[in-house]
Amino acid sequence: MTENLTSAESRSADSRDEILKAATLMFATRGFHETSMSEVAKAAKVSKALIFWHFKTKEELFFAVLGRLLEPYVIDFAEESGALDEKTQILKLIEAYLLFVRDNANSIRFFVAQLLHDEKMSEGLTGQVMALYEGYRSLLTDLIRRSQEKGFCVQRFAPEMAAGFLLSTLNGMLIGYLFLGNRGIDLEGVIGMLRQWLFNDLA
Amino acid sequence: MTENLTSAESRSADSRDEILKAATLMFATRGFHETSMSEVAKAAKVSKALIFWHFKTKEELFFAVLGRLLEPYVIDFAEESGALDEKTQILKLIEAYLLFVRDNANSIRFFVAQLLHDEKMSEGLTGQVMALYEGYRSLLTDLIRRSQEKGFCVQRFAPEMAAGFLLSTLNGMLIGYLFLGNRGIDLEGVIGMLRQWLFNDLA
DNA sequence: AGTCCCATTGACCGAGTGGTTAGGGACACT
DNA sequence: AGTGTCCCTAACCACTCGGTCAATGGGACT
Repeated sequence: MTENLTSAESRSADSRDEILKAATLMFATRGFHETSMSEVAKAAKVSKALIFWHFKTKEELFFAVLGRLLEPYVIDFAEESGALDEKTQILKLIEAYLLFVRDNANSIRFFVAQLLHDEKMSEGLTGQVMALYEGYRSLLTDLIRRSQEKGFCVQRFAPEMAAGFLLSTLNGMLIGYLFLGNRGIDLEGVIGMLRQWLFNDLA
Repeated sequence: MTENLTSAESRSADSRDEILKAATLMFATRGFHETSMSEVAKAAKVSKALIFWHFKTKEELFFAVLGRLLEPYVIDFAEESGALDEKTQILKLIEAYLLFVRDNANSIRFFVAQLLHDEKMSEGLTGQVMALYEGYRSLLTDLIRRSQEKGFCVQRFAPEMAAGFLLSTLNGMLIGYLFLGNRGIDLEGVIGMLRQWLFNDLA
């Protein structure tokens, strides 16, 4: 048992990876129920039985795909605050959200679709997404509150409500990307409006 | 041929109706691909063959359901303007949108799900929804422009962009209803904020 | 009464589904 | 050489799917 896994392990891992890649693409473009294991097998240039050797059931494959897609989400914006002032942080947060949505429109579309009509399947997923969302929300609320205290920010409204409003607008942009290919909605324009709304700022 | 259709026609229409009702419910809760004709038949207490007598294919049934769901959408806000001033009209429009979303969350969820991952099937649908959406959008743009000219409305931004921004926020609320059951987002609060944003108005 | 047509059915079909199984190569260790 | 374990496949299974069809009940008209 000299742990010479290089060839053995890589062979297995390679095929597993190929399957995941193919499955991810197909699940994303056609959805869970409309994607058959045979199709995935063909796309991955692998026998159907091999898929069932790697993953016990279709659902297990699906969750593996899900986990993989979810990975890059979690790492993101939590730590990068540094020594910036609150106003800059808020704007960075907004920008990060919008850029993220723009660059990940496809996998977001995938999540939303699953979220929408596969309740049992999405319970675990919902939890993760919600945690992420609530993290973002509370971070935003906090920044707005501190920003108000320091006088950067127009004082008018409760931070929670402002954060909710802001998130609503951002989510609206998300819809724009998902459905309209962002026809008629101009990213920089919206950022500008939010900026003005929050800070009475016209840059 | 004295046109005594009452019994004949009603018998057919009744079963057709029953089928549509059952299909609507099932399509809405489980989606197109996850709903089988046998299940619809059972739910409608009718033989599967009868469904295929009324509707040539599963897709035809689906579109019939779709058309039915879409009916109430179109009638709505087009004509009710009357002699109200622009500001009131805008607020009414916003309210109508939000109330509509709140009351029709289920069928909207249904549309969105179909829209998301059934491209070929949703082309006709997309057209209808888009037309509706664009109608709303242009109505809003127009009202904002007139409102700005009359001085009701803060003058700062182009009406098209303001309408886009407003619609984004409203769509964000829609997401809130669809996914979060509107947790943490407070309808009246958002209306208040939009009101203030548009009219510098604190009622 | 017979005739006609609409509404309705159960039984059936081929295709495709998720999943299983028996077995075969390829490499490692003895 | 034999033995075992990992990777992989073709063929198969039971079952469900959308869709068809021949047959029938029953009200309306002659």
